[in-house]
Amino acid sequence: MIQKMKTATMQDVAKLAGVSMMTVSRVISNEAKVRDKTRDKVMAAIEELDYQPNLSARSLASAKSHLIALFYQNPSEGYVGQLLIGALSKSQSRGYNLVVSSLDETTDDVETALKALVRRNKIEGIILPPPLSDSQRVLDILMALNIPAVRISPQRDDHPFPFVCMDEAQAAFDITEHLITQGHRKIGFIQGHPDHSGSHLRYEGYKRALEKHHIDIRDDYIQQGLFTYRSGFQAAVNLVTLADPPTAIFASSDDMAAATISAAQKHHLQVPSMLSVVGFDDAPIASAIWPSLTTVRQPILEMAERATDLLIDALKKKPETEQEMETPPEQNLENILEYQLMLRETVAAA
Amino acid sequence: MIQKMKTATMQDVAKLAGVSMMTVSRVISNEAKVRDKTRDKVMAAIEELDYQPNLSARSLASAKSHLIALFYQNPSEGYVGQLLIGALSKSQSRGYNLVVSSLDETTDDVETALKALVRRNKIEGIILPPPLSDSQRVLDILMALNIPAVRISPQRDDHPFPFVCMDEAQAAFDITEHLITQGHRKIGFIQGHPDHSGSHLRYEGYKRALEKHHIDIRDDYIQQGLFTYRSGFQAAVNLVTLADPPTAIFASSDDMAAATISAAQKHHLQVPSMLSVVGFDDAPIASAIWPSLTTVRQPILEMAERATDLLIDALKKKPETEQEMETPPEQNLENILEYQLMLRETVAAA
DNA sequence: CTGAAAGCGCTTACAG
DNA sequence: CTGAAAGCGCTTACAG
Repeated sequence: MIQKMKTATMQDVAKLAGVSMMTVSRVISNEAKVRDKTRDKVMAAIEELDYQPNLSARSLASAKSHLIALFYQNPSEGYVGQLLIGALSKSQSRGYNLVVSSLDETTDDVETALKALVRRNKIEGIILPPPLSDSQRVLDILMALNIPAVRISPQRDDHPFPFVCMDEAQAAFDITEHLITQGHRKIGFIQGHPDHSGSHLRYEGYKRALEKHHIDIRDDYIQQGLFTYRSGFQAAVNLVTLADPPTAIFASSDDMAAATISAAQKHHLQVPSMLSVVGFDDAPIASAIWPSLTTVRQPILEMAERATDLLIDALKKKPETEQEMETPPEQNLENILEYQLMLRETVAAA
Repeated sequence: MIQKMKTATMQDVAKLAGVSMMTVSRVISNEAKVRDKTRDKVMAAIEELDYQPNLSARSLASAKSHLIALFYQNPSEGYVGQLLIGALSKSQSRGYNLVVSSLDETTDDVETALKALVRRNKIEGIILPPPLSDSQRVLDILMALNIPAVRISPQRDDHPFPFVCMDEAQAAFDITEHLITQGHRKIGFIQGHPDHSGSHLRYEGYKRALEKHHIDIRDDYIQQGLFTYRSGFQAAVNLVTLADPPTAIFASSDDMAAATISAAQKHHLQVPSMLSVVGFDDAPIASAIWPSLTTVRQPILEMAERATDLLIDALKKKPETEQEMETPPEQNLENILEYQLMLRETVAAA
């Protein structure tokens, strides 16, 4: 029964490597200088014993909770699910634990609630997905609390907290161009909710693609939607009943794209043979419906992973340069993630 | 600046209450007998200092990881999301941390992978949502590892591991009866995938409702589906094109119900005025489409919470009676959760 | 670049 | 029913 074998401790590793615990600790935390040869010996010992640091002991000794929090505010279930999977796996692999809590920024006592939550759980850093990533109120409170935070897909990039996102305008450009490549020149567009910056970015991408290919932008081909199925349905009907209707429609969300397909079918336009349709998000509905929807996949899981990494990085270096978080971070390209065109069944050549 | 105040330790509580740390510890763990008066003093001190036990210290001292794991295998994003939120909040409130990992039971090395995962992370207990809750292989491995596990919505109840679920047959009965109450007597049924026990349970509920109301069960009103949109579409077309078509259709999943609506529209049957449709699950698509779908909501989040509670209960009492997990648990009613009929827009009186 | 000592805040035996 | 002592496995200063 090898089963009952006790798990190795740092002590064991030190003994096997012929060094002190301190050295082992330094190798693991990858911090202070350790001679290469010493490091190798320690690494070998860790390997041999299959040593796993005891996180509880580490937290206790360092007086740190190793706890980060992800707050969410009624987003779609699928969205939080992806977010949680990404944040959870990354925080675990980096030795942190994740607290998850819903937070309503519109209630009177957000401030009290938030402070209590942070103080009581000794939360060290925070991940803010949309729409919290744009809540001035929440951002202000966190700022005052002087606690590091990372935003996911924020609308504004003029805030000192770092963020991760994807290039929505470019994605919209790409999928529009895909339609153009298929021979479409009459392309309708259904806008998203005007309050979401995503709506503007997607429209911008659509416009840029048409301009690049010298296609006139027709006002009657642009319909206002609100991201919902219902609003998309009405917008699609408006497009489809035009005297000179488009041969393809780009809806700013998958719900609206699904509605567009229904509207088309109702008006005896087969998709994609008589009308091509594309969406945005790669929501569950995109692959549920039939024909399945050609759309843009947002890398939600990856964004959560990246955000978690950013946050933990900040946590680890924070002690050295206290006000680093105050200055706007260099928003490097690594934090703008790749989207993906999901080419499915709703697009045909014009 | 009260901000910088150090958080109270058990030492502080003991001093304020005029007892030893040991007594405070006992009060908190709610275990050994403590005189009521002593307990009250301690409680008051805890209250006054807003004392929060340090989980790291507890874990280190007790040599327990306080870690439980939730494994999942490619279910829908929305489903995992709900699951995670429920399991996470409950485990946190009970002082446990949650590890989340996907697990593919079909790979060759599940056993090795599972054992390594459990051993390395010192995982104390496991939550198994479907379809893992029915994987004989995974159950066997866990059994051999002698690690407590709790299953969510398993198909079989003949396994020693305890489980939580909802009464799917009763839910199907209720929603069918709802249709009958609205005056429908010609009710079509689209079955789910034959391999899922849920399919059988839902069919059983449908049948029982018709029988109760003395409505004949017509073979041509029963169509086989596979839970997918596409399969539902075909099944719905079959029903709708019958010489004597049903006035209402109960699809065993929301995806198939959504497909039924599309199929109806294609055949110029307005929903719900000419055809009523109900689904099962309350998946995102149910409220996304229009008209929004009348369906049954499964209490996924609550099931995850209950499962987590069950698991932690087992963990806490395990040391006393080692073989308790071996004997089939008394499956009490608390572990069968309430579903909810979501009455929306796809049902009209016949 | 490396190490010996002290201590983080609890719980586990063991006494009484 | 209550308490004094030891120790869980690390990291933080502090030396050298």
